[in-house]
Amino acid sequence: MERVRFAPSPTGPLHIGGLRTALFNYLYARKHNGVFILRVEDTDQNRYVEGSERYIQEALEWCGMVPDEGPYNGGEFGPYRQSERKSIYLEYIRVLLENEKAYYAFDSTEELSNARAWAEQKGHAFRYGAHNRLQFVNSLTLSNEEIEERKKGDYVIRLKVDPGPMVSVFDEIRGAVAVSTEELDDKILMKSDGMPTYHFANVVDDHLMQISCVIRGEEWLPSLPHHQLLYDAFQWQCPKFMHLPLILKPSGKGKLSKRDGEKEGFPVFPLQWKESIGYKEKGFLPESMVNYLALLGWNSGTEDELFSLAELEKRFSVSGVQKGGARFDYEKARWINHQHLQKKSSEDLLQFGEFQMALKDFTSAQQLMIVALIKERLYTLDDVYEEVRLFISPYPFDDKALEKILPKNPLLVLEEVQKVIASGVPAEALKEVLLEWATKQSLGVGVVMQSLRIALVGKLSGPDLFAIITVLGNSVSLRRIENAITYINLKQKS
RNA sequence: GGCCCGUUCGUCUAUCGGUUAGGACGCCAGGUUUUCAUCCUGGAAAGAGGGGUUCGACUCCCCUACGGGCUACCA
Repeated sequence: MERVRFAPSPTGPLHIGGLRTALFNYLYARKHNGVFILRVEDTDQNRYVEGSERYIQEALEWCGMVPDEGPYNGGEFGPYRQSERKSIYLEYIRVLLENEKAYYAFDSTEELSNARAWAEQKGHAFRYGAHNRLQFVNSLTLSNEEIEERKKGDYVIRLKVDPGPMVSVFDEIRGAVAVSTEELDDKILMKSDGMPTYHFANVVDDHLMQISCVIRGEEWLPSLPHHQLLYDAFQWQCPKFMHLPLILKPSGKGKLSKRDGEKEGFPVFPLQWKESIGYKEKGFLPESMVNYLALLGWNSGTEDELFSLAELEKRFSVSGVQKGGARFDYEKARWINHQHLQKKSSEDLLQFGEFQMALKDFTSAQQLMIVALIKERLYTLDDVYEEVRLFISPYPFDDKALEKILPKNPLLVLEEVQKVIASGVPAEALKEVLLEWATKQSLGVGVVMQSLRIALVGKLSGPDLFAIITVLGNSVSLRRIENAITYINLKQKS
């Protein structure tokens, strides 16, 4: 049974990078009929942000990735918050201490930062490890009495990395990676506040929760050797590891950050967080979000690109995961959303809040017609407001366009349309009647249509004109034409 | 600086030693349309550089360059 986990820290809203990590975990689980677990890594009390844990759960739910086990769903391997597992870590750190795989360290923050500064001055990086650990204040250099005395104050517990051969680890995407133990420092396992660090809690929990494959961001690859050493120290079997390539900024350097969204004008969060609107509020479908994120760093092996979550579950495979980082492309995300929007029926679209809001003053017959008319123009759900505007009231007359057709006597056209509509010609037949008339008058189709469009809409763009008249109805259409005639008359006088 | 990972059109990617290097977004042109958008057709656009290995390298190896990550009592 495959068991995977998504393990975010509740330090703020989940951003799309984190969401993609969750997605790949979820897909891996579903593909293998496994279990998808949410584990909250809240071991840093300083960075804890109220509400972010709930946000993470809701973002996952919005995307359709409901955890099988987690703080909100329960499960046999809980608790699923690391802050609630302190006694477990204590129990396991004792094992390491007893086996001399870990030791107490009493160095103060100041002493360490001094040592760090000194090393930097000499041009190399500071590392607390086998080569210098005997120069520090720790349980390897102190007498038993001194240790007991010091333990009444602040202390941390460090991993004792023994000098030895290379540590070789295996990443499912990249293959074997080997690192010299000399490069590895004695990582802190337990902090002075009694909380475990990521490295320790992660390994203990993954083992206890019987995680079979660890899928996480590439930023964790450098610490994989430490994790391997921890598994070895416990004599536990390692899970598989898969490190996902990072999502990069659309332009410029570095990985995608929360600030890029504001700068480039696209959301970086799935759901709204304070003033920052999310993809949901921007009018993205969850299936689009998931579809685009899957394409960033993965491909199906076919030329298909449009997938529902269910299709992704079937198609996902580790061999399709990319090695290099992927630049985020908002335009493509929009296009994907446009495609998914087209798959929705008019009835489905009308269920969305954006449509309900934008169309609240129309009859349901009108609503249906309008949706059918504007659907193919939508890239995000909130485009509906702009597309519906012309049905509510005309745009201010486009004077530039009007001036062009003025010499061709648009009034003649408009007066004819008035007559035809008043004579009771149904909207469906209007086009035919009007064009027939235009031919007799030897008027170009362009003049007729443009005159009418300006009169009804105010500007020269929008959906089919006669469909617009059908939706508006005769009386509204006539009133708009009347207004236009008045406007043109005024304009010609001046 | 040290260590690790990576590098195919502007972007996301296919290719797993022999291809006219394929697709998608975007861009450009043409068509459909009364217009804009949609849609359809076409086009421009790529193997970072240098060495090897091989009959033959985008593909395997090495070096360089570039990009990314890590180097915290943060995850």
